Parts: sequence; structure tokens; C-alpha cells
Amino acid sequence: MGKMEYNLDQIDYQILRIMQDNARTNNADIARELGMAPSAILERVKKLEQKEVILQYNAKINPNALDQKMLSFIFIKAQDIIGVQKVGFLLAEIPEVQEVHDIAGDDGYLVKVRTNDAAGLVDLMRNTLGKIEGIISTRTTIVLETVKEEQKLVIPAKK
Amino acid sequence: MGKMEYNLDQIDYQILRIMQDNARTNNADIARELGMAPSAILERVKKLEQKEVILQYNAKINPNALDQKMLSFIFIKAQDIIGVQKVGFLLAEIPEVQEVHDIAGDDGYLVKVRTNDAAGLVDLMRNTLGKIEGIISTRTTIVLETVKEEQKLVIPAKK
DNA sequence: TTAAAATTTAGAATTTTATTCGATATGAAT
DNA sequence: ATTCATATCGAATAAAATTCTAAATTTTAA
Repeated sequence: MGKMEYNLDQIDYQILRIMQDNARTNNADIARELGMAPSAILERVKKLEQKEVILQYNAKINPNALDQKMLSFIFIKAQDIIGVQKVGFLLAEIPEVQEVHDIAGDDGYLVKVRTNDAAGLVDLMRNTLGKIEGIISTRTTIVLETVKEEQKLVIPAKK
Repeated sequence: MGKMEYNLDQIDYQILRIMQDNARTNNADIARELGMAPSAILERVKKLEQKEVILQYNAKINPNALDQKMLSFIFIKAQDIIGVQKVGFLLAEIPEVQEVHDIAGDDGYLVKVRTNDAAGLVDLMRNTLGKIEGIISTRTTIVLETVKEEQKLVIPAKK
């Protein structure tokens, strides 16, 4: 698994470029833009899904609309065996935790967390992180303002 | 701006919950699940878009499929005037930069960057970051492995 | 509490899009 | 050249989105 040829061509890239910007673009529009038939686009998209090039479609929701105004990054030092992310998996189970990265250096994790407010963060750290075995220490960085937050990848241009 | 009442009810939350998981779920399916008419769902979704509760729909693309195997976080100390993120905006313009956060503490930014490999990172730092005026210093954290990476928000449950 | 106004919903009609499928083309391997 | 696999097109069909109006519900104000 993971060992696979994706073999994407320029048409795939163009489709990905469009879908990355608006996942609800319909086949007819994509077809028009690429000068192809809608059915051909459909085939391509299905194949991209099947090959797990497109992993999922999601709606980006405004955190403010759900009153989630606080964003933090927490460095977590753990006593995990290298390569076995026991603590990592436990962290990943927490709904407020959006990202968990195993990072080089201080043998630990970098975790991205979204909460309503500072109280929510404190609560999470005390009641949820606090109960995870194997956490040695944490260091929290608070986000004052987010300038950019996207997950768009740079898609190779025509050669 | 930003001062607005979202006034979301349980039905909206349910719709958001569904759309957050799969932005291509059709109205008929949502309607069935919520016991409503498709046209009512359509109205709701349109309103959610209009109120900017739903910000956009995007396809999550597998970074490996585009050979982007390297993920890094860079702390950037800048000489920006507080509240005026000149450097922040310049960083946000870089395609490989997915996130730019103004963080508390060392008056700087936390930046999330995706490149093909280590060489790509070095190249970016030298040729792109290196040309931005006002950057005092950088500290880079390299991600060895990502355990979780989502942007899903915790949606309030029924009261 | 009641009445008017505004909003939301259902359901049918219509338009648009997705999907299927056979025919044709393209390309690589034999 | 022949076979096999893959892609595309284009028409036909199925499904979904969208529009619209009347009825129902909720909100507001009297």
C-alpha cells in the first residue's frame, strides 16, 4: 500500500486544479473548459477518486460561525517508542485536534487545536490531554490572527 | 464587517455536519436523512453559503500523488509593526505556503509549507523567503509523519 | 394574546447535470 | 498486421438541482 503509480497527465492536473478550487464544479463546466465531453470528465474524476488522488470533498466552514475563535498549536513531548505513535493516535482521536504531526527534533508532536476560547483550551489540556499516558510536557503557541489557511497544493504546470 | 449574527439552528448544524464530511452529498440524500424536502435543504445550503458559514468546497488532494512529500512548519520572526502584517501578506502569497498565522510571543509568524522534498524547502527558503524584506530570523520544524490532518470543526450537538 | 408580517417548507413542474452505454478511436504489446 | 486495453465521444436515460406557488410555521409587534 502506498506503493503505487499515479500516472497523472496534464488533463488530470487541470481537473485537480479546478476541483481544488471548487469541488462542486460540474462535469459539464469542466468539460467545456477542457474541450472534452462531460462523460470523459466523469471517468477521469472517478478514476482520480479510485486511485485516491482525490481523497475527499469537504465544505470549509467558517470557525466564527460556530464560535470557535481560538486556534493554538501545541508541541507535545511524549515518551513514545520511535516509529510507534501511541500518543499520536490518542491525540488524533480528539475532535478539537485538527492536526497531529510527528516532528523531528525534540521527539514529539505538533498538534493543531481549535477551541471556542481560552477557557476551552485550558479545559482541553486539563481534561483531555491531561488524561493521556505518556505525555511528558507541552508547550503552547497561541494564534492571534490567521492570515492564510488553505490546504491547496501546488499543481505542476505544463512542461 | 465580521459583526454578524449567524443564527444557526439544529437543522443547519446537521447539514454542516454532513457537508463537512462529504461536500458532494446531494440535497435528496440530506433531505432524506433529515426528513425534509430537497428544496428546503437547497434553501438552507444557499443561505449558509450566503452568510459565509460555508466558505468553500474543496477537493482534498493526496500530496503524495503530486509528489509533495515534505511538510514543514517555519517560525518566522519579523520586524512588522504590531497589527500590520506586512510580512504576513507576503508570506501568504507564496503558493507552497498553506498557512500563515500571526502568533503570540516572539512577535512572529508560524508558517506551514509543503514542498516536494528537502531540496524544495531549501530552495524556497533561499529564493523566496530570502527575498522578503523584514524577516529577522527563521526556525524550521520538519514533519516526519502526519498522523492526522483535517480541518473539520466540532459542530455543537443537540442541547 | 392576537393579528400581521416574514420566513420556511412541501411538492409539482422544469431545467440542468450525472450517468450509462455502444461505437469509435488511440496506443501499446504481440 | 492483430490483439488487447484504455479513452473518448455523443446520444439516451436517469437523477438531481432549481424554480415556483401555496400552505404552514415562526417571529414581530400591537
